[in-house]
Amino acid sequence: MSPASPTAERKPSARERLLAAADELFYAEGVHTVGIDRVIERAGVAKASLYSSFGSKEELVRAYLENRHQLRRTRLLAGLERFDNPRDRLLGVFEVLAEVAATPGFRGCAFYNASAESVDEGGAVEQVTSANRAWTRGLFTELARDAGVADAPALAAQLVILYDGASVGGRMDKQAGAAVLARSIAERLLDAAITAAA
Amino acid sequence: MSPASPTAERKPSARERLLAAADELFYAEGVHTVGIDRVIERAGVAKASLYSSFGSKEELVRAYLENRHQLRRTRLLAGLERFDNPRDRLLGVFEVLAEVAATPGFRGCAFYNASAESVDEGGAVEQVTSANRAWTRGLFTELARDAGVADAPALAAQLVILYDGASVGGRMDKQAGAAVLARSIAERLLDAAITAAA
DNA sequence: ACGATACCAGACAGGTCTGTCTAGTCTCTG
DNA sequence: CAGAGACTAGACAGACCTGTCTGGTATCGT
Repeated sequence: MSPASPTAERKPSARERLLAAADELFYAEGVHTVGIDRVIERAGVAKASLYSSFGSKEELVRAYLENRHQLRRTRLLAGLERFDNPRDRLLGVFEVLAEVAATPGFRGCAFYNASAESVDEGGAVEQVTSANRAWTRGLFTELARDAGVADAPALAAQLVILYDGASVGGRMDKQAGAAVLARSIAERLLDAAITAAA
Repeated sequence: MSPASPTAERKPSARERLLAAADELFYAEGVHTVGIDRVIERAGVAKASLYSSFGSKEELVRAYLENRHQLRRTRLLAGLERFDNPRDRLLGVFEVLAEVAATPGFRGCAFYNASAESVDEGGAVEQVTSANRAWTRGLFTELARDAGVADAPALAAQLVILYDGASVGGRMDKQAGAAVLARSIAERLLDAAITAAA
């Protein structure tokens, strides 16, 4: 119980609490709907601390999305480690999505949602969102290549459609079945892409 | 040139102009971002007229979405008439989507976008949105049945995923290629669904 | 002990939002 | 001509928004 222990639970910094509060509120209710006051109230933080940490609301939104992007990458890659062959790893992306979509608070893709509210082109939201999409596409391409697909980018483009569709379905139809269905379609496309090259 | 001709271009009513302005602004910039003042300014209409016609902003949003729903139905059904067999009609849904997604102002699904901004469950946005989704699913089911698919609802569920994914891709990646790709996947799924039953 | 740093509480300014209300104009109908 | 209905222009209230600023507190390292 040494309080100086590096792994002891210290009180998170104002910045960390702000980011956690922003994540919950922005994702659950939308970037535009949630005001600064709501965020600082939930974080238990003074308004001045927010503006000294982030500078503006837009930068807080960017940090929120970048944090989501980071979390998504680590969660996905960690979730894929349980599969021991390239084929299952590729399809595993849809299994991880199915798990996430079954989470109670699931509200679809945070980046798409933020983008739907965003006004200006080229702003913080669009930057992080396109980076996130590029990463997903790259992941699919890489996994497809590992699975022995000849035209990996072509299959990746198909898988992105399935992934987006499953994400939308999981949000709008309030059931994670879309991701499971998307997995089965992906399996078919993968098989076709492999046998076509043989 | 008789001004009393019933088909002469009369000045549209305040309600019609409001709906047209709301459609442009809400779709292009988001329901939440666009304020009442912007709508009435573009429509060239007094604020009192808006509130006597629609009662509240939420009802204006509902009317905007219902109008979109109606337009989408007629445009889709009209677009499908050019195909003379059930199979092409089913795949034609994706061709119509590709055409719409190639339109300059395309910003994805108006219903999903509005839903991403909406706060309350069970509100006007959610009602119209779920009606719209149900209609799409029903259309796919009907077309699949006409095309001789045994388990039409199962194929429809797959096609909805493709449709949503293509819509998202058309918006986020700024290219209509996703819809074309979705069409080719749909074709494969359709063939599989027919031969499986034979 | 002391200064720096991080932080909290809240007032405040300036703007925007929805929605209401007054007052006047135009147009059609009987 | 008279009156009803649809409409316009704009002030106004009350709430909420972002962002700034003041002043006070606690906890560090030195």
